[in-house]
Amino acid sequence: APESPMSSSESVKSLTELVQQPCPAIDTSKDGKSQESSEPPVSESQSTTPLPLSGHSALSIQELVAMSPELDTYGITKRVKEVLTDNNLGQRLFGETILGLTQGSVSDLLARPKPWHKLSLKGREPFVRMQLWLNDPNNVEKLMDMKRMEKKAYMKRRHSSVSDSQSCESSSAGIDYSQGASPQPQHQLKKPRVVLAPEEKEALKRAYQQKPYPSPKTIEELATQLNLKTSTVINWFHNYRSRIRRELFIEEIQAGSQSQAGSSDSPSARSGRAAHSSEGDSCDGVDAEGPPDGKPSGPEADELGSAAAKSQGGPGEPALEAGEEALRGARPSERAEPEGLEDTDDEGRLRAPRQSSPPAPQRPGDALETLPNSATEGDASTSAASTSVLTGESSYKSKESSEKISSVPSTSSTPAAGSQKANSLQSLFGFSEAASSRNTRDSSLRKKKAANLNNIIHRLEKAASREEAVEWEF
DNA sequence: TTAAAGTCAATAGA
DNA sequence: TCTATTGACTTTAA
Repeated sequence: APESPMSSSESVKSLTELVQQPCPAIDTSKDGKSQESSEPPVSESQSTTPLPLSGHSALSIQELVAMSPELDTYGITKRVKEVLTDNNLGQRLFGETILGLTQGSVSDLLARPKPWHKLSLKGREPFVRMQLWLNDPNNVEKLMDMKRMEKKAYMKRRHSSVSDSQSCESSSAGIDYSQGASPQPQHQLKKPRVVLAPEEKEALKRAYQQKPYPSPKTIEELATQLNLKTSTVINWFHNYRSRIRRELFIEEIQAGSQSQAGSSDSPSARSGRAAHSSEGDSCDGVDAEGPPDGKPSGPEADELGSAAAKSQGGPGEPALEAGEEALRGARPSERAEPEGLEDTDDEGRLRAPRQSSPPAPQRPGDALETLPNSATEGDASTSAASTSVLTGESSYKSKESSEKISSVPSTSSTPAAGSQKANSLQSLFGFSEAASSRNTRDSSLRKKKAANLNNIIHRLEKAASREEAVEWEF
């Protein structure tokens, strides 16, 4: 019940001011918006602007995005979250009405915003929309109206269709399609969602730690051994990589904020961190376990260790191939073989590792793989990694941490550029915020760094194998 | 073709 | 009911 003093009202106020000045676009948006929004979600294909913003005839959202100065994505999401929660507005409503995105996407975006400089034009769009929305003094009211309207519509529908639905149920499922009627064509084709078991995830994570970019062969092996479709494994790696990367962004942001903590207060803060190398650096690589383990002790240490090992060639342990190692422990259903994974097991499946990968490493990712067994060891890294993997483990988590984060702007910043145009626009979109909470997660940062190091090493190795020049950003 | 980025949408939890 | 998570899909680059 108490409205937080600061959040909504304040932000609105400040935003308002911002708005007034510069840009025309914004004003427009408000007016047009309410009306338009009435027509809901809109499929919004892509090109133009579906939502609210469309109001301004003058500039399309894309244009705004293109002209937009660097925005503090972290600060924006933070404010949006505040406004939404303070006013009891849901992500779904906000997403569909303002951003043209689904609830899940909004949740993700708000929880893990990527830094501005890492976003593509498309990716920046939601942030620009959010900023414009924040700048709109009537933003909350409009959304509230929408909410009311939806409710009304819902009730209406409900009443009218109650009877129908019942009948449908009775008629029951399944039948529909066979007939070919096309009532709801889509249902039929749906395939059930794959849900990976915890053990499977663990195995994949371990494999990932050893090789963030597994070769097709390794993927095959993993798929076979885990009894998953190859595409599932591929998708998992893609998703995991990008998600890990985002986790890192956040970590960095938080870290950065902490460091600069002291000065809070400035309204228009710009975040500092981005500026430095971070940009590319950090993130990329990342493999690490970042998110993954939650376990207090074990994992972390391991990871660091492994990283270190790699670099030094440390003693590692056994070093199995990624696939193998990863599987250990995993594969719940099946046996957990103690150690022998190496060779086949049941159906011979397992032998993964051994893949003596004979042929030359074709693609980048492969380089490492080929090496494994063979003594090449260049791969010390590999081996080392594997070790850690085994132990390690588990849980994913860092989330909480992220959640807590509360403050600080971060993401963007880099003022440098400073073109005038940019500046003016900036005022348009002005941002502010400050505040911070700090959680020290040094250790976690350290882990990430170690992971990043791993990744760098990995890439270097790949590059070496290809002998191609590469520019590294560290 | 592969990887990354961006999303969707099912679903798990609170 | 709302939010968070996550496998899969689509688009875009290289």
